[in-house]
Amino acid sequence: MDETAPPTLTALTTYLLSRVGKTARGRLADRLAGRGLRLWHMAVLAALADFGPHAQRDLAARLAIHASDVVKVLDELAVPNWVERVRDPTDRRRIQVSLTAAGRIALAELEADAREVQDRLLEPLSASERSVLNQLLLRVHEQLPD
Amino acid sequence: MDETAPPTLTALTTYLLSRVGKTARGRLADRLAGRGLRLWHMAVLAALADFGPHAQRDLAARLAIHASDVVKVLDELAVPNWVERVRDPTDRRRIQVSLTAAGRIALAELEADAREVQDRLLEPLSASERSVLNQLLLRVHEQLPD
DNA sequence: GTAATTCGTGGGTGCAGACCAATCATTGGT
DNA sequence: ACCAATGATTGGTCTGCACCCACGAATTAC
Repeated sequence: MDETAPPTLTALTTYLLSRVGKTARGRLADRLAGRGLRLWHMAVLAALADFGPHAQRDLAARLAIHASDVVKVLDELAVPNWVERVRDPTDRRRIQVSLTAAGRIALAELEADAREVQDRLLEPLSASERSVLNQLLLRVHEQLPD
Repeated sequence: MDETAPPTLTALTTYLLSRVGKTARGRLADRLAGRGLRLWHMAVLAALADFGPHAQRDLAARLAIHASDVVKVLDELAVPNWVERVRDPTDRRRIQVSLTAAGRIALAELEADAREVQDRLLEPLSASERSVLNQLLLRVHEQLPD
């Protein structure tokens, strides 16, 4: 039996985004799971690497993640000492979170994982096509309310 | 505070796919939820519209959905009489599922919903860019194992 | 004709994501 | 000095999704 997807659906970019995005997410998540991590762990490390130390509430705002979930992610990132939590002296309610050297190394490994996943996923596309795809997605991404 | 996403992540097409795909999925799902439906309902209707009647096992194979879940989706699609289940006379274990006229109309409405969601999501892209995006995603989609 | 297999069905489990309510320490306004 | 608001934390809930097991009816293999 023919196992192609319905053209009615593949004509919808929404559907393709949903479907391809889901497998992208799934494969990356699987890869991270091999290290006992989830996607948010990588996102948090990346945010700290790119923008420097954050108060937890700012991390939550930037990543559009619930504040209470930030706590749990940070708890797990603190175990291997990838992040450091220091109480902000100017406002002792806040906790400044920063990336450690070990965290930076770990992030680099996760990026390598992600690139492997990506190379396999985008195999049918040429280098320039991949670049176009990234550009288009980036433009769409930038105007997302989240 | 700056609320942009980390470049380390946005440089990864995998991430963008995952993120944009998730909101695409979410928005479409919300829209369908307004009609009491989920994504699989639309997928099943589309498969029947595009490829004609299926035995349930073939629907499951085509859409890469678990057989036991097909049953539940069909149960719900049968309530408003959008699908018809007829026992296959040549193999009375099989049940041939076909789309009714009402089902075809319903699917058209769902497609309209999807296009609205899509227009808002892809707003920053020109018509030709949207077409390029669809082409690229389609190529990626076609080689997915599922 | 009996055994093994297939198809649909029902009920139930497990997981991950997002969210919520309550609590405690700290701060800023007045 | 007091009160309202904020930040972090804990320990839950709720939802959707995918999957699994066991069963009955029907078919195919031997």
